[in-house]
This record gives sequence, C-alpha cells and structure tokens, in this order.
Amino acid sequence: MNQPLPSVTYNMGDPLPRGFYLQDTREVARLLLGKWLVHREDDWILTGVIVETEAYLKDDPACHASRGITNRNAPMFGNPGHAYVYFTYGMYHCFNAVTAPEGIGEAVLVRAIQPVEGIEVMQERRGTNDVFNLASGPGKLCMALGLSLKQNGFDLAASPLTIVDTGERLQSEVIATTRVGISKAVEMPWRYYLAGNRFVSRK
DNA sequence: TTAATGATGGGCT
DNA sequence: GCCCATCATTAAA
Repeated sequence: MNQPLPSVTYNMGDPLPRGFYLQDTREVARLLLGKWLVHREDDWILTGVIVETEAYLKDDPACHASRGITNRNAPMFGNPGHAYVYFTYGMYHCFNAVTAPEGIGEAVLVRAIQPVEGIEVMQERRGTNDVFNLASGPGKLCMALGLSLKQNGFDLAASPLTIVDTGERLQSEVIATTRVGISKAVEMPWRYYLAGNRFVSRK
C-alpha cells in the first residue's frame, strides 16, 4: 500500500507560537536569532537562518508606531506574530514580526538571513551569485525571499510566510549595538546579530 | 578600503 | 516639500 507523501521531505520545526511574540520585544529580537524564516511559494521553498534583527518599541522615536496609528503602520498595532511589511525609499521593502499585545505598536525588523534553501532562486532575484550578498540587509532579504506588501499582515504561524524553531541551540554569542539607518534614538542598542556571522549587513 | 551619491516614490507635516 | 528602519555604483584614498 502506498504511503501518503509528506508536505515537506523533512521536519524543519514548528512555527513559533503566538506567546513567543508577547515577550519583551528586545528579548524577541534576541530570540529570533537562529530561527528559520520560511517563505513557501508555489514552486519552491525559500528559507534562511535569521542572523540580524532590530527591536522597535512604543515611545521609541525611531519606531513607525511612535506617532500613532496610520494606514501604513496599522499592522504594528495588530496581532502579534503577524508580518508588518512596509515599502520604503521608493523601491525596497522591509519585513518585521509584530510583537507585544494588540494596540501597543512594537515589532522586530529582520535585517539579515543566512540563505539555506532556494539559494538558486535568491541568486536569480538578486542578480548575484555571492551568497554573502543575497540577503544581508532588510531590503535584500525581501528581494531574495519575494516579500512585498502582498505578505503584509500575514499570520506567521499559519501562512506561506512563517518563522520556525528548529530546536537547535544557538552556538554563537549575541552582539548588541546601535540600530542602522535611523536618525532618531540613534543611541539605543537594540540591534542584535550573531557574533562572527558573515551574513549580517555589517560588522 | 571607506566615503559620497543617485535612484525612486509613498507617507506625512 | 521633506523624510525615509536601503542599496548599488562611483569616487577617493
């Protein structure tokens, strides 16, 4: 008798539960390091290890949500564990995981991933074969994974876009530094990355 | 190697 | 009109 085919050929881990995103946003940013960001598209699966994040908090001048709810930042005030994707600089997208209870307005920006699966597709989309340049930046990783406003608001525990825990323990030390590309609250050390990792956006 | 610059368009005062 | 949670390219050192 034939066995049913599994939807994936191996167990890549379970999606992070909603409660994970209800921890302190800076803690979520730290804990997301080492987790897998997965985008299931029609003909392939694109995955990478999260290696760099930034926390954006309420009452944080650099946070999109700090000046109240707008049409653009509305997802930040919505359900934790959902995607907040925004369009910026006229041509790029950035991907966030919404944290904190509904109505608060906090999120973690994923700034870089280490490509694992679907590297050929990423290379095609990015126009380069250099694996260290495929997703080493928030705009780059959205290009590589095919993330745009279409994924804005997606449930990261029940959609083609998900973050999973492989169960592997972090081997690298976590470095905390100031955030990149902002002009307000520049001194807050809420950027996190894996020490020595070559896939981060900068050292 | 690092630093400066242009691209490009939506959001918001 | 100015500001952007950016990136690729060019120039300089």
